[in-house]
Amino acid sequence: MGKSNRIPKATITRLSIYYRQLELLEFDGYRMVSSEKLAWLCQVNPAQVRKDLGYFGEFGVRGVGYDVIDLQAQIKKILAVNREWNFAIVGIGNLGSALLEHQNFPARGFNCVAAFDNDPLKIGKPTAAGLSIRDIEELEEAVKELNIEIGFITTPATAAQSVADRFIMANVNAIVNFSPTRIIVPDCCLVENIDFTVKLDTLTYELHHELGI
Amino acid sequence: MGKSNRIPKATITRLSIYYRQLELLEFDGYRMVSSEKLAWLCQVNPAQVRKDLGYFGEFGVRGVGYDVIDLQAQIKKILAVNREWNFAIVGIGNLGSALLEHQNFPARGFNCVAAFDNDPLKIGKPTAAGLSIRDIEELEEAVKELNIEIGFITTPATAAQSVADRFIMANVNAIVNFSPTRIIVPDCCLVENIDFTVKLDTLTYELHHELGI
DNA sequence: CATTGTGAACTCATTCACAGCG
DNA sequence: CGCTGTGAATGAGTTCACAATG
Repeated sequence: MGKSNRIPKATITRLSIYYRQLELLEFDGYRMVSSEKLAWLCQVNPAQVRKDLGYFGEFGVRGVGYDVIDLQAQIKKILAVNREWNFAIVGIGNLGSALLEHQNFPARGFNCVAAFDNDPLKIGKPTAAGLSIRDIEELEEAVKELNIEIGFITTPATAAQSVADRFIMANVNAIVNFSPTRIIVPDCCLVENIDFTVKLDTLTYELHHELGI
Repeated sequence: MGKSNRIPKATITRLSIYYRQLELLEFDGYRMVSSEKLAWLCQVNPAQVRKDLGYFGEFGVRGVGYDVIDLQAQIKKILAVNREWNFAIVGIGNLGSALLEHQNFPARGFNCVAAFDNDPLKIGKPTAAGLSIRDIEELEEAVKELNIEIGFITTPATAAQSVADRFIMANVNAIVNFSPTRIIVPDCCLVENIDFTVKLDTLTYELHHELGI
């Protein structure tokens, strides 16, 4: 049974990746999959797949492999994505607007229920998804009213910390930070950073140092 | 002097983060910074900062700290962002369009020089940034013509692998993959994945298992 | 004398190798 | 017999602790 040892964060990330590949396998008509095949699709070691799953239970059949549909259900439960989640976006520029309309979110049970900005020219404007852009000052009340559980920050770097502070004040303790800076939050708050330029920098480092470009 | 031991990938990521904070420190008028202060701003251990920098040289002054301006220049050189880079985007949906207009890229020397799609309704349309959307069939010739060094994939998951294959065929061996799937590439090709839904999944996992939501 | 630079200790993650089992 | 599940071995990355030094 699921041992509650300390589980590596990388394991959680991989579970999500396994899930994506299981969806594709199901679509392609597979009913069972071995750790070897799943590992290859995700570009990891087969033992890694088995160990990752082993943290949470025994989901396979020895000599056969894993049931493609059942394993999806198990991973959804582990990741707590067997339910819907409400999020809000603060900073409705190019990126914020794109995320508002991003189809992958609702498809996976993540619903954007509010959009905020501090620009008077934007406040009140309708979004393509049918929301109206609200004043950031309304954040606290909207959180209660709409049950917002996750906050997206898509502002410039200079505004990110103050938006994070507002989210925390409003009792939103899970933040996805798309701004190119690090925000500082109390221990009770979870943050995932998605910083495009950091990813580009690592790519150029490798281009230069590994491929000699 | 810079030892060419194996350098952890996490070190490279952190160098990029240090650089962001150094920019802000310079803006705030700081001339010197200690590893302790920089570490706090980046939410890491001070010894980590010193060790990361130590892989590449001795940039500090004992008893004093690091020169804010000089250290930026050193990190830029290490990350190979002391020059400009050309990239192209394939898949001009919401996200692709937002990235086309994303101000952070040109501000850091990353220039989007071409946009591609396979949708006849989009091909030929002008983008806000002044480019015209091109047919994906033109990728190879555009790569030569425009010196495209990095490829962004912002297509749906189902198209990601075939776009990756095209990039590689066209000799673009650095890819930023924004699609919610893993692409498989030869060793000569570098890939950075930016998968929003994986980040959301890790957040919901932690919300559920650590905060009990 | 405050702070860097770094070998050594430690912690965490991955991979191996094989026992266990359908 | 083949593939999972897992303890043990290995490897990688982080933190400590202190000598070196401007």
